[in-house]
Amino acid sequence: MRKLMVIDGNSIVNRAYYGVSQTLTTREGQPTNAIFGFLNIMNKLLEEEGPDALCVTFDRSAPTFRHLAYEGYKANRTGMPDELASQMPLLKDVLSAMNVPMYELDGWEADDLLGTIARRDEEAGWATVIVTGDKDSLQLVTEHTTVKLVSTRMGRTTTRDVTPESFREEYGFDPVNIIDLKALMGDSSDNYPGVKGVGEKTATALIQLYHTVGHLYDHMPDICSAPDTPAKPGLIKKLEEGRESALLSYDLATIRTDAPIDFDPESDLRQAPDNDRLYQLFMSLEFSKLIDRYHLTAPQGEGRAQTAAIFDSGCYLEKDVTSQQAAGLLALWRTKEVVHIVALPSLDVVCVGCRLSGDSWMASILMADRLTDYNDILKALFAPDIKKAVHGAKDLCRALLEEGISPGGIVFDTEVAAYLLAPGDGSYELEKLGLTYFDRQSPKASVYLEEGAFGPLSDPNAPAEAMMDHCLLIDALREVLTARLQELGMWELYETVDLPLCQVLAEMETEGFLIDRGALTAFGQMLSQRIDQVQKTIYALAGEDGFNINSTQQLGRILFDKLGLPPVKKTKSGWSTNAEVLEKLQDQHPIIASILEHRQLTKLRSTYADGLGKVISPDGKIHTSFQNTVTATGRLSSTEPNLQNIPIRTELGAELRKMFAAPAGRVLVDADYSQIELRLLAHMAGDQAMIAGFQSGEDIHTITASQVFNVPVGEVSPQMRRSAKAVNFGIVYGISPFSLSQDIGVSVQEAKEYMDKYFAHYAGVRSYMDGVVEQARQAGYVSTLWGRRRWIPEIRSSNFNTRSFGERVALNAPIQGTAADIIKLAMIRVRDRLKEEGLTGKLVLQVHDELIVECPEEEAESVCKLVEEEMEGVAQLAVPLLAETKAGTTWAEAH
DNA sequence: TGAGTCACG
DNA sequence: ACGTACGTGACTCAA
Repeated sequence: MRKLMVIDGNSIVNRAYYGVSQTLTTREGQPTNAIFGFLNIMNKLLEEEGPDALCVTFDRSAPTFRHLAYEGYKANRTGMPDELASQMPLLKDVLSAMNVPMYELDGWEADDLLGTIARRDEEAGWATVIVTGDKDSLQLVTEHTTVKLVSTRMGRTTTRDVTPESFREEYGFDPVNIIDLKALMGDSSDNYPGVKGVGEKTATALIQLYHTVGHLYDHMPDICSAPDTPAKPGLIKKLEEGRESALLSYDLATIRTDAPIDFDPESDLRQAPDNDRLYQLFMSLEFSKLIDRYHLTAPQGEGRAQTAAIFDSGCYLEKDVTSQQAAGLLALWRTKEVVHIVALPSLDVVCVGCRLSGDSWMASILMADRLTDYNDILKALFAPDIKKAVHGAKDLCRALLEEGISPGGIVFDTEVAAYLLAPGDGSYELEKLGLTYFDRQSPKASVYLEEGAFGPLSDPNAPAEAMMDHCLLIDALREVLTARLQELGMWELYETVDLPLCQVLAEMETEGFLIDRGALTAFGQMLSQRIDQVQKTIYALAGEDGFNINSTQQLGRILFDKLGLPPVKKTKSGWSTNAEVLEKLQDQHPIIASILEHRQLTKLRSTYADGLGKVISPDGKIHTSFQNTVTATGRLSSTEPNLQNIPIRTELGAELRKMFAAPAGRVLVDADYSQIELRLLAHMAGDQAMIAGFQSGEDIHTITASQVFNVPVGEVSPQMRRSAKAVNFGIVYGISPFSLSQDIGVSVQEAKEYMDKYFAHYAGVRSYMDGVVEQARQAGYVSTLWGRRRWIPEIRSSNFNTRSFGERVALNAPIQGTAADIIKLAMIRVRDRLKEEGLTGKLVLQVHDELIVECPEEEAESVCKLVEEEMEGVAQLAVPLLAETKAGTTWAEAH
């Protein structure tokens, strides 16, 4: 039997809209989450069901016959939020480009169209699968019509197939009698009344007994005498009084199957999408992932002609440069404003592209195994006198440094530029930038990056041409990215901060941080022993062994089911067992303390003892990777391993910092900014009281406490200071009284009072906060003191939570981002000063507000002074910018 | 792959 | 009435 899938468009797009909680918008701010979610649901179900035909129904906004029959009908239904409404026409465009037939009809609801289609389908001898989130449609279920009920619980979409059998099992009556059920119980969302005083329970019981409303009313007198009757006193009266309302509700609940539509399943057989239209739509919706998934290709039309000209015109590719030619090429490149570099990570193959004149190009492929003096050629190529544009300067610099070549003259990085324009986008692959900025499908980097791409068994033409293409792409991007950075006032930030930082980071990564491997191993063994002991204790206290303490599911079963401890907080999939919850249960059972200890120990073992052990290089050092195009705020991050989250807050964890050491005869100089974010808040808000607080040199949390609690500075208790500190931090994050109360363990009321007092005292902070949120709402972004931007489409959301998130981001990003700007500048200056002064100290690590330099013992003093000067001298603020430095042989000692 | 947890600033 | 702090990355479990 052939099968048709018919999707209740309005219902599913609603589920998608509320289900895809992540904000998904185009760069221009057009929300796209509902379209994306709809397509995902549709694809998943198509794969599951493999129907022969497919169509979608939509509601029309015009009043339907139900409105005419009953004026209250669906009066309750809130109109679509603007953000969803704006996606509807786009979704219909997409479906149309996919050649999916759609049905909508003035005066008819999607339900009735579904019903009509299902019945006609049956008449034609087809099976039907109705996809909807609306239970009203269950009345349509028959032997040949099933309903796929889609529900979005906690962000995940799940589906449930309803057949006549499964329906009967669940409800105890036939699908068609759901109409009778609704006639009695009514429906508040569709706003029809049913019988007053009869709810779901009673109605279900009645329908199970009498099946239809008609039959029920025919047997009214027997209701009280029937066995198993649900009748309570007064029910008969209620039913009598509600008779008319029940009949009206019956009509309203009945899905009609006679809509005058032109439908024939044969005409809805599935078709391939219209490549060009769908491609263009997905481009404008910025669904590059879907372009891949549907195997769409760029249309060969006008849109491409413009950009094609840049890439296809007279390009000469020299695939096998000889040493003799290289000398001439180097001389040529020196005369160029800029050349473009694409290289393998190993540097075994480098492609250099440059413009000859007009539209004429040359790309040269340099290969290590063809040139005896290859390294000398690279050295010359990366000397400062040849200006180069690249994609991913940091990694290239690192590769060069590892070959002993000093990288110079890198004047443009398309990756970093694209990051500054859209931080938080996540990835900036060259091919993707080609799509974003030129609507152009570029060859994939994997063509030349793949193992053996230039090996003896492969044809070198394809990878060489792909590299050449990417050189030209870099050039084209350089032009538009430069213009855009200038337009947005970010060129200086780019040129003086993020771009030069690439080399500094590459040097730090290459230098690495020495770690005591022996001590780390011993630490791991000690942890293992203690874990074994604690594990035994836990199993004994639980009266059961063999369960996995690391599994939150299994642990929850032991704690909350077996031991009967009271669950405190829910997660998406069960009861939370996180440290905050466990601490609340501390007094109730001795097992809790052991579980907390087990957590701490296993965390230290897996992430740090074992984790770090795995990434120690042969030189005994750890070479982290700093990510400079990842965070939304402008901070760096550190991966493989993450050296920015080495423990410090607990004694046992802090042991690890003793293992990060300087080599013999050398020391570590550690410098960290004191309270940089709060100082920036004082400065940016121009709050006189807070500025005065910092100028006094007194501890800022103590000052805040004395002001919020109205006591002299000398009488501030540790508890008061802790609370004040929490408020200070909270303010920077865009706090709510609720969260503050959670954090410091007072009532919401009290927390609110603290905040009120805080704002009364720091009035400048409040007006600054109001201003920054307002500016974000109007402009769609916030900026740091150096002009770094973060786009915040969320702030215009009609969804309360999403919008609130946007507001908090607006409050935090300028502060966190400015701190990031400052330390990045400091890193560049520290690195340059060390070099200028002939010191051999090397930066090895940055942890957001902290820098670590490794240097010879005898340099320690001058390095401390230099680092402090450069860090403090980055900016002149209304408050002092303070850096504290210390030297020691280990990280623990220096901090 | 996503969720939960926890390490850091 | 809502649902509850900003920014990260790594590890483990379970589907």
